[in-house]
Amino acid sequence: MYTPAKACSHHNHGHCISDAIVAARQLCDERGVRLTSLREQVLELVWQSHQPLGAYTLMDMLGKASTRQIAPPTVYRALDFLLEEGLIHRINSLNAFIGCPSPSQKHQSHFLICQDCKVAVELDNAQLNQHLNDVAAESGFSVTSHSLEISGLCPACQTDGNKDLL
Amino acid sequence: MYTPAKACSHHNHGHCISDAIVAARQLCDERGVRLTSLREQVLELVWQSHQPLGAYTLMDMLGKASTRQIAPPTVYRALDFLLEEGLIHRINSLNAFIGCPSPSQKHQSHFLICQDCKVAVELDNAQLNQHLNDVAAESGFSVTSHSLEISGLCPACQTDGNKDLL
DNA sequence: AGCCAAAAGGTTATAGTGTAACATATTGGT
DNA sequence: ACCAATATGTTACACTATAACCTTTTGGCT
Ligand SMILES: [Zn+2]
Ligand SMILES: [Zn+2]
Ligand SMILES: [Zn+2]
Ligand SMILES: [Zn+2]
Repeated sequence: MYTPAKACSHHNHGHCISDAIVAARQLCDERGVRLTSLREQVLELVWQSHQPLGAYTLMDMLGKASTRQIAPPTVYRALDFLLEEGLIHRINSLNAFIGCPSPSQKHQSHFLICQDCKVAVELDNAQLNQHLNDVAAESGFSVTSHSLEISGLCPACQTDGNKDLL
Repeated sequence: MYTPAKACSHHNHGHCISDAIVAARQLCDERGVRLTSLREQVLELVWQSHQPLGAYTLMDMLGKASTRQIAPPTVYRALDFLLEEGLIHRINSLNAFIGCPSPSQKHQSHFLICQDCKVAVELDNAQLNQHLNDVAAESGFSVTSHSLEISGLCPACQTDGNKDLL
């Protein structure tokens, strides 16, 4: 269903996963909300790669991991919780979900999405956020949230002659 | 299915519609592509308001206008054409479509979407576009397109005490 | 421990969005 | 008139998400 991305081969991704889980446990503890085993399992599956994954892909992964079949509401409820706590983000242009690398404070983030390797990188550029707010303010618009998703090619895939060999 | 937005009551919206149709005819003529009656009808329906409309809403509107029932591929193909020619845009966060007020050149645009009256206003701020490209370039990312959708309250709805009277 | 209310998860069915595949009709050039 | 290309009609289906209702688990209370 998904293939490990090139960008993931250049770092120890196990650290990404374990860091995310540790941070999530601490955050939920601090907030007095419950990171149940199902929710943690979904979070870990989301973090299996840096590629956004669809809810049904996650459902299949859950099913394979659990012998018993899982129905859509189960995974969507877990995703809703993780979204609510800022542990994951939703990529609107892909109908997919990705782990947040810095969930400790809720933030407005931006994504660079590679069309080749499918990896999505989260940015949180304060200057850019300010610029967005300024532009909205010029129109007298009060901002509650925004979604910025930039599609293109990551550095690795730009200079990659192997595209057609996959 | 949709209700006329407050923001639309302050201008002669007939001009918006006719301008869009005239511009579309001219553009398609120049480009040698065919603005068929179906495509023009869908464009006109999209322009019935400044609120983004879903494909199935448009399908129902087409059905009511045409006595005969319309199937999804019919409206999706028309929408695909209009998107391809830059005559409409898709709002990812709403799964909806809206007419482009300046289709003569293909552009990257931004949307201010009011959560109250549902009106979406298109901005095309060159400075902001530049800023986005710069931020991406800092990460060595080459941009092919982007989607920026800002949600909040438009000026009219911020100061509007009538919200609960609707 | 036993009880209870609240929260979480299971189950079934269905709503909403979008496309594949193939048949028919229309267009525009020869 | 003929033909190839484009556009539209039609059926069926895939993918994404939620409603409604029931059962289980959790954690505070007596
Ligand atoms: Zn990693
Ligand atoms: Zn984040
Ligand atoms: Zn108007
Ligand atoms: Zn536009």
